[in-house]
Amino acid sequence: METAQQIIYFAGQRIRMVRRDSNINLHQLALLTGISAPALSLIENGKRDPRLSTLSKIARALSVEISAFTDKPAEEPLIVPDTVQGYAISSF
Amino acid sequence: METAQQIIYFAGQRIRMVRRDSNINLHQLALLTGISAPALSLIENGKRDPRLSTLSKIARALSVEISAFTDKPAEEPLIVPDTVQGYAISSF
DNA sequence: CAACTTTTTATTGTAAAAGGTAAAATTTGA
DNA sequence: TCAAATTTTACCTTTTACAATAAAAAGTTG
Repeated sequence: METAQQIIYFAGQRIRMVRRDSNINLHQLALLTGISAPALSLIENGKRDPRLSTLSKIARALSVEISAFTDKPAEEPLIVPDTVQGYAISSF
Repeated sequence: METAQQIIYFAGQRIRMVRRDSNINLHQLALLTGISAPALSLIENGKRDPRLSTLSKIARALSVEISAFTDKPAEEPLIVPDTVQGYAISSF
């Protein structure tokens, strides 16, 4: 099962990932969102339980949906193809 | 663009929809989530800005992902079928 | 190592979330 | 229309998010 604490921690990690992918630092994200850099740091480290409005500001600044922070990535594919680019996987 | 207030209001509507689909009332959801019925009422009416942990408790109680409350439903189908059940739409 | 940038931690003050309770308003059914 | 169930409002208390600022700690680069 999935505790609220785990959700908060996971969301923080995802926010940091997306921010780093965008190559911006906390200070810049602070300017974009109106949320202070210290507050963002706490959120990314899972030490703060952000409000929906806060998540929404961060998501908008990073051009992603809020679900990018809350949803688990897709499961492993159920069906593993046994060839890749025409080569049998067993040949690797 | 999408203000934080609109996100909050939208999420409240979606929570209410999902709850009603589950045929449970605020009192029962309160018992399931540990969040008081008055607080849930405010959230559903878009008058409160819930924390991530709060959304997470509600989502778990209703057996849905948090994104069920935050993501817009899928766009209208781009291709409108011109027949329905074998009848031309223009005949309605 | 030493300068610089980025992130984290800490403190203080304000605003708001959330609980509890109770009462009012609304909706639903008999 | 009356009664019961459901939802909303209001008030009070406690907890916590967030801002601002400053300082400390990490991490980077010359």
